[in-house]
Amino acid sequence: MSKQRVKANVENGKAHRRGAGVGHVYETLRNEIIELKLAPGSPIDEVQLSERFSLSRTPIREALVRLASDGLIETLPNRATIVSHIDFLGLPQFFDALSLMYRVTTRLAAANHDPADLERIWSLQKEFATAVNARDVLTMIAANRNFHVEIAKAGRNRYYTELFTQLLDEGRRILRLYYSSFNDELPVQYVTEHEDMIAAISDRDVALADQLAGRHAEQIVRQIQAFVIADPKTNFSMAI
Amino acid sequence: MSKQRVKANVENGKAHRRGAGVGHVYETLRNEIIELKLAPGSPIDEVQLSERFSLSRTPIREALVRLASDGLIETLPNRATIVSHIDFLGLPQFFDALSLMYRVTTRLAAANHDPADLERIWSLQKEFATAVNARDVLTMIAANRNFHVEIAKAGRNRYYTELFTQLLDEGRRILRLYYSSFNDELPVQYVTEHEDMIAAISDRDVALADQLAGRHAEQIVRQIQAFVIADPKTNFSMAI
DNA sequence: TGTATTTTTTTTGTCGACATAAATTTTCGC
DNA sequence: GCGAAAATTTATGTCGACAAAAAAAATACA
Repeated sequence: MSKQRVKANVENGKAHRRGAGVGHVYETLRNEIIELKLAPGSPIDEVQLSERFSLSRTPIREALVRLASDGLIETLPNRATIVSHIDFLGLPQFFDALSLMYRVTTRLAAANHDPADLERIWSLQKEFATAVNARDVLTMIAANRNFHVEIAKAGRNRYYTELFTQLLDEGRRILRLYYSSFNDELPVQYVTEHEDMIAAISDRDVALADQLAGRHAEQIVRQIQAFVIADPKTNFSMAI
Repeated sequence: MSKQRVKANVENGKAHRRGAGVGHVYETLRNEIIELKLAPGSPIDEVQLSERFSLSRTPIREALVRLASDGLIETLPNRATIVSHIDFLGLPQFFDALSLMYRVTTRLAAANHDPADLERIWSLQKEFATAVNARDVLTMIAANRNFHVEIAKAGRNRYYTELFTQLLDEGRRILRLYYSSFNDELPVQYVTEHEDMIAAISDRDVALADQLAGRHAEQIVRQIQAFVIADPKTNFSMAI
């Protein structure tokens, strides 16, 4: 009897093309980590994932290596791999870098954008406003991230865009914690702040764009800092 | 007859521990790419590498995925993987980000360093000066990179340190091109500029550190730009 | 009963093999 | 002889299995 080969490679009955599985696993896990569906510190089991995605361990491992490169998971040699902890001790550094990137990217967007950029930015701003009105926290956070990434892209500097994206994604985990305790009132003032920033970009007013972005960053940082200080329980439960 | 297993896992007759091979392959290839021993655009053959390092393709692939995450290689789906091209078109953006990181990290070092940091920085500065005197280009470039990374570490902000390290490593390929045409006279003025920067850091003079780092960056950028413009042949041969 | 040592279990790291996609060569029709 | 289709080659993507390392469980001994 000749050997036969059963080609599985499916999830939810949907067949994948060769090579597409890795990216899918990567994106899926990435989202689940960023949206805190996978808690920081929780273990990641390769066999379990390979069953879930109907793939062998090899492509799963490739996705995990990528996530580790992004700093989203930590690999303890020969033993467990876990979802990265949120680094509360490094929060001041994080805020410093985040603020600088807010300013630099918005500044560059004012200098380098074109009309098509503005359209995309407006579109994402509308998504953001809608989510705020609908009190939909997860969508709001994701839209906020996409809004600022789009501004960064309009600035046309891939180095800043990459660092900023990474910071915003790390920040989504923190924002998720923050807003989960304030589920009812979402930050309506951010909507108008965003609109002021768009206006400054559109006017190519570099100095104003810089200033507004700086204030916007300060605002966010201050709110999160107040939250972390006011709720040491969170600090205790999330950091090892 | 029972199956027997021959444990190879060696390179240059030196046995590796389980799990150590991947890191070794990663570091080795990383260095060869950064020092231009592997030319931009040159193909990377998994089978060839697995023979060279006496490993199977699986750990080789893991190292390649990491290099791809760093942007040092590009993976064309289902076909070749090649050493990343140097992005000459993106050089202005690169210089902008590099300059900002020079300033921010040196500034933070002036604010946050401790005596042990200064010792390490001085030690690397001495290595740099020695290499300049010895007209040893590769060592000079590597020491310069380590010098600035150490300053960044003294600044105590891992986000800046990571981006800066990445930029400096990308920059090593460009510097390598630049100095290979000026093999005889190495930049002695950088030695004194470095020493001025150390003095400003040591004095905790944040404003001066920022200023000196900015000028240092301008100096480097101006020299490389002049080189790229003056030698379009390089431009042609390296960019796709 | 408590502790040290051995055994078992679990999970990761690595391997060799096969399947598949793209490039290359060969064959075929005109 | 020339272009298109078919066959071959080459290198990648994926798989199932084995081996080693660490943790957990079981046993031995006081």
